[in-house]
Amino acid sequence: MPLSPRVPELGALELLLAVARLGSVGRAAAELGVSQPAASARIKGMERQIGVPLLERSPRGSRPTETGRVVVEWARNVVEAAQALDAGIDALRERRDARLTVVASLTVAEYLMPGWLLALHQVSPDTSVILRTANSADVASHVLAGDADLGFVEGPTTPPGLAGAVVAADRLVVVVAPSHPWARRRTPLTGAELAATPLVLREPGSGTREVLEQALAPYGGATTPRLELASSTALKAAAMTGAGPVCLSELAVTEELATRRLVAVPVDVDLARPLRAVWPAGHRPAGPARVLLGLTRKQ
Amino acid sequence: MPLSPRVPELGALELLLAVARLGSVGRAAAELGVSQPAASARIKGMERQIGVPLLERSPRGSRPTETGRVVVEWARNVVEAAQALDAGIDALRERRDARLTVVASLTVAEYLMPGWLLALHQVSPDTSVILRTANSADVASHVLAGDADLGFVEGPTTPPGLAGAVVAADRLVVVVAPSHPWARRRTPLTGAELAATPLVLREPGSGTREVLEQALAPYGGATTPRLELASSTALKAAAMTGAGPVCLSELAVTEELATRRLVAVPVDVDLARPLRAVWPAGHRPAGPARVLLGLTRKQ
DNA sequence: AGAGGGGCATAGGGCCAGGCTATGTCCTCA
DNA sequence: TGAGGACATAGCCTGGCCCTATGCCCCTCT
Repeated sequence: MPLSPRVPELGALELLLAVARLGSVGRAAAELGVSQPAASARIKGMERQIGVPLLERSPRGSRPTETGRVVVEWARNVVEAAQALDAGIDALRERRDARLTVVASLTVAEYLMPGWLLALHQVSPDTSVILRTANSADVASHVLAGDADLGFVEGPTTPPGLAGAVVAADRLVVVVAPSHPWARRRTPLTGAELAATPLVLREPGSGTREVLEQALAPYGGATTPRLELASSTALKAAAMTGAGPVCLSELAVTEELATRRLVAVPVDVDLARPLRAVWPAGHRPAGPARVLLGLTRKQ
Repeated sequence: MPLSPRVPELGALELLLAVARLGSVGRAAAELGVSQPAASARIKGMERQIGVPLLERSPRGSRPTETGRVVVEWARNVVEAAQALDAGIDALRERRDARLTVVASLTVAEYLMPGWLLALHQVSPDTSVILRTANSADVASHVLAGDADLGFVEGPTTPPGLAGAVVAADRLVVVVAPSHPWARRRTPLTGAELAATPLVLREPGSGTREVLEQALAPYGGATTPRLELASSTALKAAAMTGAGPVCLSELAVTEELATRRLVAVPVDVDLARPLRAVWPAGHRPAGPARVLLGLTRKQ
């Protein structure tokens, strides 16, 4: 589903937010470091693109119109996601002046790090972070070797030689399209039912696959999957097009569940997978690592 | 906090997602309707901007590198928010061939409509929607007059002459910065405590203000606010900079709560505010209105 | 009443990002 | 060894965006 050409660019959205916040095109222009005419033209271009006036101009400043306010809120979501991306990108760049090095498993890096990085930046703006990704075993060895100040791993145990704390819990969920009969199901699926159902899954060897096999072992293990796909995205797409029940990480589908593009089926089996922060045993995190750790702690 | 110039544009992010999905720069270029060299150059530019290789090129196609996969997930959030904006913009444009007209209160339009519109588009791509915003009273009159097929209002009752169903529940929350003492509070605030605390609030006359007054009436009503601000954004900013406890709509702060840039304080008072879909009594929604209604129903 | 200032719009000119076509290089497979 | 798929390079062009300068409007202060 390609984005229509009617969507303003990030710069324009950011400008719109600044105008809404500051109450004046000129001030917004100054804050973003462009000239007032440039900002004015850009807003006007955006209004032409959308086909709806967004600002009420007056000699005393500019305020969003009613529809403008709505667009501003929508734009805010885009810009906030872009800020998360920005924070992430910044952490991926290797920089000599960097102070805090973190190595995280893919799930943590993909779904949780951006928010944490943003929060950290707000608390201590001068801390720069280097983010590396690795599988759980490599995370452990990086932290042990002192390559990283803090690690994040998935799995039930803390690797030997490390101390750690659970910071969040991922959980596998079974999701279906809203049109699927299970979408209206109230009574939880039993382990036996789940084990007997051909599911759409990640390929063997993936972390999610392991958790599922372990959870269903008491019921004779899962039956042959209906389909095996290589990425969470492919799984989501399969679920939405009605390919049948899909089992994947909850973190990958929060958005789809919130908007009900996908529906979670209640399940009677524990599919939780704790996410841990780890550090060398005996070396309690200090400084920026400690701050970050505090931000990630489960509420 | 201006976005750094290192953030790729929406078009580039979309291209990256397409490459990751299709496994080839050329195919992604074709899907987005640009030439292969253009796509290639754009990806390369993005890698230069970020400072990290994103794709593993091979003579048989391109796959994201490890860090590429992480960036892809981050980019997906941005593009999905942009798609929600796109769907919203599309619904704001008046179009002659439009089939379904919806009028919603500001809260619903801002925070819930985009997801619903996306979901509707996926279920029935040919339905085009016109979205108008109004306060709850005007929503009722528009729906009664037949100007709109479906309305969404906030408030405890269904307006006279209309039938309706609760589709979601907004709720006021008290939020503080993570550094605030209340952030670690476990025992819920009592109504009396809340009534005695000077809060940061929206201006008088706002919907949230009404709900709060009503909920705190048994405790003698809320004390004089510490600060009155004109927008949810201003409230959030105030909360983050530690201006004290802020009371606002839960829907406005889901993101901040999830990433712990803000923390919700448990409260012992019911601050719920139901959101209803409404239609003319006796005229059960049919066609696209019925589909949309089904998508919005609370899980 | 007039001057000044804040705020937005218009005009004219310049720059560069990104697009296109054509072509090159590399690998794989028949 | 030749064909085909996939990405990179070269050269050129267009248009979007930005800047400075200026105009118009309204409010406020003197």
